[in-house]
Amino acid sequence: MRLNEKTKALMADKLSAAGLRVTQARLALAHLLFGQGNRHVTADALREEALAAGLKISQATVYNTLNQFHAAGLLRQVQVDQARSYFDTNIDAHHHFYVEEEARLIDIAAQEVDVARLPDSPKGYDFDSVEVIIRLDKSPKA
Amino acid sequence: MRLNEKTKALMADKLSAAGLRVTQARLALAHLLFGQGNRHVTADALREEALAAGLKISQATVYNTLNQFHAAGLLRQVQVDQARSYFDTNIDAHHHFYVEEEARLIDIAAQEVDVARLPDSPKGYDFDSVEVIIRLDKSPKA
DNA sequence: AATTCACTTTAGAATCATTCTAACCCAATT
DNA sequence: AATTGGGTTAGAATGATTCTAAAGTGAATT
Repeated sequence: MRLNEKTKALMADKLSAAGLRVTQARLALAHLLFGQGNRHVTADALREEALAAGLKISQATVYNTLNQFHAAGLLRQVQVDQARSYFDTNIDAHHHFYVEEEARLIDIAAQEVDVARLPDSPKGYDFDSVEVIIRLDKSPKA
Repeated sequence: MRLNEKTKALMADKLSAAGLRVTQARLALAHLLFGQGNRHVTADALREEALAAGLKISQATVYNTLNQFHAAGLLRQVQVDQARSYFDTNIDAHHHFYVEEEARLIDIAAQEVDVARLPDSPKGYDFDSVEVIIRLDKSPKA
């Protein structure tokens, strides 16, 4: 695949800033993940995308990289389906619709949801995150 | 295990009402699941509990039964961890704390959370459920 | 430019939750 | 008590993810 030089430099910066060494695999996957708008990907989908783009990259590396990006705070992991994990390139606070029938996630901007009141956290624990998941069904045919 | 006769009759009614045939396996698991207060169980934890109670029951039956109870609306499935599914005996609308470090779910009563505003559902889709998940970390030692 | 060393990547095996298969069993009905 | 159709089972199969240990590569040093 051709990596646009400008994007490549941006991605290299992003990796360095996150404390990750800049390697070819990370650069290429970062390009796929962050070179477009916000995305939700599964490990397998990203692998296929990488192969389709002509990258030679193993599934193990895809998993390693997604986990490292997640640990580094570059990705958010979204758990809505028992079968697989989604990784979200949007790391700002926001919420999700999930269409189970299509295994598809849709972002909900933080300001679209107003959580007016939350419980106190149990003694000895602190809030890590608050996520709202709205599961959707296809509307029945009229 | 000794099944209290009163509870047993209650469970049999519950199964019948849900359209499930009353069998020994279902009766015994229903007793474990619904005989106490609200609970969050994994398939494996329930299996161990069943064995500890002296039941002779296969893991396949535990999975089948949990899935049937879920399909019948007797259980709610909670997806907060990539590694395993939780089943919640509380099927009323409510929310959850999740302590990842302890793989533990804690109920939040519906009235403890006030979701004042929600987005419209995308065209062609309807709301199935709205769940709020608050992930918790242990507080750092003082 | 060669060397080194720690970190990366890899193929393939291993793991683990869950589902499937096909045979056997039991609850309800005749 | 025989029939029937779902229920239960052990064990195999599946599929996502992780692990292993060997080979590759980036950054720093000679």
